[in-house]
Amino acid sequence: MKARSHHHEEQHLTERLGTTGLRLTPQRQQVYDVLVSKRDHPTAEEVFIRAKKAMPEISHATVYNCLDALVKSGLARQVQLERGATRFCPNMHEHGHFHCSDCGMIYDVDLPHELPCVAVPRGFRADGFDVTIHGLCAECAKQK
Amino acid sequence: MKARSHHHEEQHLTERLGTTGLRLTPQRQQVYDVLVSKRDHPTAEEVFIRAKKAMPEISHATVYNCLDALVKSGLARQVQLERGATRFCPNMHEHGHFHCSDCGMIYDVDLPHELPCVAVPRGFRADGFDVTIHGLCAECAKQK
DNA sequence: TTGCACTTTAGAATTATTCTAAATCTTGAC
DNA sequence: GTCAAGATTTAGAATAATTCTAAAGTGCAA
Repeated sequence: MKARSHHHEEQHLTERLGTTGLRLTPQRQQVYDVLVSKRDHPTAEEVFIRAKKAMPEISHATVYNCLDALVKSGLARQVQLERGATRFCPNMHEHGHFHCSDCGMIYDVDLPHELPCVAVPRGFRADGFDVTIHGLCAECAKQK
Repeated sequence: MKARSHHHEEQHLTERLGTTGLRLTPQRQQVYDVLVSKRDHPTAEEVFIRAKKAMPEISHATVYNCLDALVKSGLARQVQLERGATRFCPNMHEHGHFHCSDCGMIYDVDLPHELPCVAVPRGFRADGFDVTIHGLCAECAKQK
């Protein structure tokens, strides 16, 4: 069962990376595994630290390369929330992010199924969007 | 007329800054003027360069301080779009940002008046949101 | 008019990201 | 199979973005 789902994942990665002319490498697999196994929107640096545990020779630049590869082929999203490091998210379903301005934690939130159409200027071509909500998470809201 | 609106602006800045216990200083005024006079969502570095023209002794750290002060008191918004420098926007009306993934230009876009309610987890307190649309601007779309 | 809190300044320090050049791996043509 | 071409990884240097620090300046209130 485990092996089977693992095989499926591998196939999925190979397929998606293929659409951008990229290969599935052990490093890309590893970086993807890091993202999937703890969905706390880690920074590249955090991904590096976690990936290093399983693959001690992996380098900094490779982690950035891998993250870029995953983003380019639609396997992960970059999440830009505040000044400082960019974060990454392997959840490719349509969703928004809630950012607690106190503790900094990030939560995925569902977006309404029917989203209103945003009018973009004539000639512009939109192909995606990000929604971020700012506020306090339950923990931090309680403490105020 | 010019003087009058200038006076109004000053009053407005003093007032808004006051709500956060901050003062209106020549530097903060200058940084705000930079944001307002060319609404191209400049980075802190760009603000620094522009502010320096009118106020050659202004320092890097001060620009960051001033931008933070403006953001804290609701006179400007930080816009986080991609890896790299944070950008700033003095348009405090409800709006979204269109980011051209080709030329990198950023445009303000109107959001529909009636926005759907996003369900946040129990106990969470939301107090703002950002919407960013990715795609190609008219110029770049034409070239493809 | 003195003191205190707030600000600014220059420059150092830190953090985040990208670049570089050499080594390694993969793949397809032969 | 073997080799060249291209893709990928690596360590570490370089660059970019941001924050910190300590000293000096400013202005208001007692």
